[in-house]
Amino acid sequence: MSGSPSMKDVAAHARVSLGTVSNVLNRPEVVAERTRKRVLAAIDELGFVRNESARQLRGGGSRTLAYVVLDTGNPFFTDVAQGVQEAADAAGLAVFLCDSGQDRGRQSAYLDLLEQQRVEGVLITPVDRADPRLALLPRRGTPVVMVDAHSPDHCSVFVDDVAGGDLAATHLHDGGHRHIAFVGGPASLPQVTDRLAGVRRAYARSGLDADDLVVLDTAALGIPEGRRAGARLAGLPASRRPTAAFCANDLLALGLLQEAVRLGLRVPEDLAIVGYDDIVFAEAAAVPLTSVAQPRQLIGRTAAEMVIAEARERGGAHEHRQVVLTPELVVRASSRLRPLNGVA
Amino acid sequence: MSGSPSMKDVAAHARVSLGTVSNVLNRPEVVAERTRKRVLAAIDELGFVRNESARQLRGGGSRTLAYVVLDTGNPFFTDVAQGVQEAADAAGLAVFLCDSGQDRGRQSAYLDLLEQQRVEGVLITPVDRADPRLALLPRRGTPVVMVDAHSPDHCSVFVDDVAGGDLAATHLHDGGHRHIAFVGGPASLPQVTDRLAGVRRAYARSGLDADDLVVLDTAALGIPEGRRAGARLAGLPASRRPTAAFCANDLLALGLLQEAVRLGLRVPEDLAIVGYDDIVFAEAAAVPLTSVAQPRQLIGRTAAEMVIAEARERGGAHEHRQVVLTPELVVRASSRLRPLNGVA
DNA sequence: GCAGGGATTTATAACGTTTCACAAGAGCTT
DNA sequence: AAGCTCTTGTGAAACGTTATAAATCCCTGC
Repeated sequence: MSGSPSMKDVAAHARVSLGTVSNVLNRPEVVAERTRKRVLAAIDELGFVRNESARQLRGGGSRTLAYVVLDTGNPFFTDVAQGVQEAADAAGLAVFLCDSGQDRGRQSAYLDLLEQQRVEGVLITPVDRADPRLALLPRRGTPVVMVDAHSPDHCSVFVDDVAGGDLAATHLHDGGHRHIAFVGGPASLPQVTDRLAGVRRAYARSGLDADDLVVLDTAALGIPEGRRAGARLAGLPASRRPTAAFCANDLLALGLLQEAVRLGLRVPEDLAIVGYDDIVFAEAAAVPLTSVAQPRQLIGRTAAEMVIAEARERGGAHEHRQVVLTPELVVRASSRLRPLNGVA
Repeated sequence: MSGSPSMKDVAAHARVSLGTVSNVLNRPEVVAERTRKRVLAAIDELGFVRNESARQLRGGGSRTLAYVVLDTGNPFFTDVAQGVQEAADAAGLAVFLCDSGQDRGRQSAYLDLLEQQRVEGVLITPVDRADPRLALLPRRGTPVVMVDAHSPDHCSVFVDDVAGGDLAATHLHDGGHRHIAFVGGPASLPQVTDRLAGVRRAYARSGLDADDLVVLDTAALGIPEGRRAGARLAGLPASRRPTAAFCANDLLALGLLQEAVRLGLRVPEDLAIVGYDDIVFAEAAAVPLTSVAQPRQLIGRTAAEMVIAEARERGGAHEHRQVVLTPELVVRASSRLRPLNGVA
């Protein structure tokens, strides 16, 4: 009586055996109408709620997926998460959204917790790809799929970031820009280094001098870091200032844009800006932001479908799949060439 | 051998009894150094991972909180969620973030699921305050705290939305605006109706004619709905068009701003705009957005502390507390009076 | 009236922990 | 050498489900 009522209490109250209550819950068709009603009434009356732990202990899976995300403050990830939800919903699974907040310790803690909870599968955009847990979990039976990251030892869904970086740089080159700043960091994130690699590739292909590329390392990928980078750029004398900045994500770009404008630079005339991710807010920015778009929901949906498949496949040897999606450039005012006109 | 190894396997492997393994895990000080090492080695060797379901079944709580949020796509909520995380972390609890996506069905489904999981407490910004589960859960032992919403039957943390609406309207009145549009919906959300009530209160207090208030109902609180509202306003002849729009949140305001500008209105000259929440992106908007700020992280932290307290208090009769926080107006360009100058 | 047989219901054994009362030894004190 | 206390380790009983095999009931047909 102290805790919540159990099936045993329900059984007693309905003057039925425990097994019958279980049957009412799990295979109602097998129990007679009369008794079923009686049991349901008892359940209602006592306010019985199934204990998921016991159910799971007995054998059912957890019917739960988890998505460990780099930063819930970045709308990019919440959009991906929505795709995950969608696919999980369709499979009758719930999603545990975990925010590592770009903190390695939190990532480890969550992975431990999730393994203990015996979630059916883990989706993760890792802060720390070297965490041994990432290799351990699948070996012990919890499938792990990399989202927006790749690894030879896991299934993964990601967008070709090198191509994305190339796209952005090529666009800027086409607009006549040679002296470009790449803004992003930390370098431990492959998203950052790949996008930068794409820029380098574009320089190489066009036979341009890579010395014209300035790399501004940032401590994280948020708006504040973008502002700081903007201040640095605005502080340079015009002659030595890059004419364009390509940011590793839109948050950086928005911060940079904001600070650059505040400090008197005209965008795109004095400084063209290109972001990455094409979050909803890119379009609503002070100067609508050119950005490299990724199929966010698709990433999430695909990844979720992949863990689910891997979880079901359990037993048969699993072959890891890498799904590479293609980024797309969305050109807006922040990098658009304008016909000359007098109005500032 | 088929599933993951259990404590029994560890015990056998270390030639120790089951109880000893448990002791190593839960009260290491009580077992001799030698044996402890042997057991730890066995754990390592077998790759043993505690089964949280069993642990929980036996008696430990779930050490888990859940926050059911209205819309993860709205940065306001992810900021609140960060406050929740912070407080939960401090108490050694993990947070399950659930997105109802403004869908009543999803809200119910999550509440059921969470109760079955026996989470220690639920924080919720409800879509549907009438859902019977909201009353049922606490009665059955799962504390529920309302976040950014109030209810006499629960603890709650919210910001005085009437005051916020008043603040916004008063600011616009001070700027000379009489003909104002309130943009928001659905009316089932108290956030929306309270903010509108605040506007009405300001009209009444100033002795202004409330007929000058136009209410534009929206189906939801997102950017697309804001765009639609913007198009409607822009479509009106200047003579009948409100000179200012107060939006129930920043997403609406951003959408409205974007569309209004696109259709040729000047902000704030032709249309002043005030938003609500002061999300990070408000400041980075095309025209930096005036907004009513709420102490987001504080809301989350306070709410989490309250559920945790209520969960611990279990047994002693609980007295519900309502924590009301105060909103603050942040004035930016979108509603600022400008000295006349010729440049558009 | 009774064997055969479907339809219902029941009893019981897991699942993997934690806890708690107790047993086994070791080292003291008298 | 008997009696103590400590320190370690053990065994068994829960916790609330689900699955399975066995039991019971009520018919039907002969």
